[in-house]
Amino acid sequence: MNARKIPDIIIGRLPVYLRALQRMSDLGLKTTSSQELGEQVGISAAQIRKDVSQFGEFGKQGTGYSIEYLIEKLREILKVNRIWDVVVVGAGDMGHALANYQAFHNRGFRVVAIFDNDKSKVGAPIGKFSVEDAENLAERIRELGVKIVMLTVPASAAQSVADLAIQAGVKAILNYAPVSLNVPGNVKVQYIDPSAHLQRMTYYL
Amino acid sequence: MNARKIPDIIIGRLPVYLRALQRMSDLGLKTTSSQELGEQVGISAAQIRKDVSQFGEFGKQGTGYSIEYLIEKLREILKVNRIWDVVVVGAGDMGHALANYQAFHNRGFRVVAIFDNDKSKVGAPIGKFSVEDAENLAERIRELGVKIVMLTVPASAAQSVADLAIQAGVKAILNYAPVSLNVPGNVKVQYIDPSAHLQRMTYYL
DNA sequence: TAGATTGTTAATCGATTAACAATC
DNA sequence: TAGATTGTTAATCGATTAACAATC
Repeated sequence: MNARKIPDIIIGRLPVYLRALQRMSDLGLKTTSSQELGEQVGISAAQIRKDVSQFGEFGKQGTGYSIEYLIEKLREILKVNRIWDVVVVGAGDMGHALANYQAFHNRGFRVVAIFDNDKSKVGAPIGKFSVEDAENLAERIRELGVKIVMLTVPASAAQSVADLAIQAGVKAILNYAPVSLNVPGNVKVQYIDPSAHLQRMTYYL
Repeated sequence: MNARKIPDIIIGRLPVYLRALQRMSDLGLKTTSSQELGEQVGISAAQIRKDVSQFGEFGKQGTGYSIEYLIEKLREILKVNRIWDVVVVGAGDMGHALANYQAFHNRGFRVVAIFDNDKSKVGAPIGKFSVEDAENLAERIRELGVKIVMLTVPASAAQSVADLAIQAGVKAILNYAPVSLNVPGNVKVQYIDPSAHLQRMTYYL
């Protein structure tokens, strides 16, 4: 691997490559080419070669990439060759869905707790979890050593919950609340706002 | 509005601006500046001015932008100054959450039906809906004139459901299945893959 | 008027693509 | 060997930023 600063836009494509490679692996394939992978994910072969070559020489001229090996390398690069504990804040329908989400398995994540500030929800079972009191969020984040939270609270609460979580040591937030968050430079945020995603497509309709 | 081809990356920022403006409006604010809006959403003032000026002259020197007016214009541009009917395919936890999702209201969307191919789920109530048989998906899409679907089916089923929906006239897909879709050039896809979003952040941890 | 802020131009910066030597 | 495909360079293309005249 290489210590040069890698553009974030490249980092953003790696999970897409990884997802496609894991799919190929599930289908029993052993090798692929930048051409083939590019067709799968809708990205040019040149770009795929350029992207992965930022981190090393993982392919072989003439034959392409070993799927198994490239998966291993991408998992190392993305640091998902381990399991990250994640907490969910907000026990509404979306929090519920995330707490039970099966597709985190094998992709590097595990939900370990779900919180809500509604006392009437605290203690309620959600899948294998019991909803915890959001009052204890910071304490529990520290206790569990969690670095990643998923926010499914109302927009009005998102910033204050984010502040609290960051204070407790969180470094990455997957924000489902439809609001932009202000966070320190060393904290990452990704946004999932279904309405915004849809609005990005209606322009073309 | 202007007929020049607008880069997709600009289109992608407009929903973010709109979301922030609607928030300001809810707070009772009347005007804002590119500077202020930029701080809200974490984008430079110059870029915001450049982006919105692609579509017209919506601001006033010295005073900035009328929040109300800019909201109206952005809604026109994004074509969300109307309500789009949307169907959900896949009645698992995620489909359930989307069918009940309150935040579509006032942002241009309305869920009108939810489908599953599991006969044991067909007819089950989900919020105000009753799960419909995925066998009738194409027919119902045509009947309802739906142009947008949200896919929450397993990765293995996503491509074939997408093909079917496109065949029935769908032009935009919000894909929650963790797989890249191959679609014709006139069909838009947006991806929501929580694991991929998280993997994009673990790189930095 | 003085101060503020837009819309736009030109300059800079960064990302993508095309091409090809190297080599499996 | 001949064919295929990588990794990388240089060229192209596109996006962002800085600066400022226009003007509210």
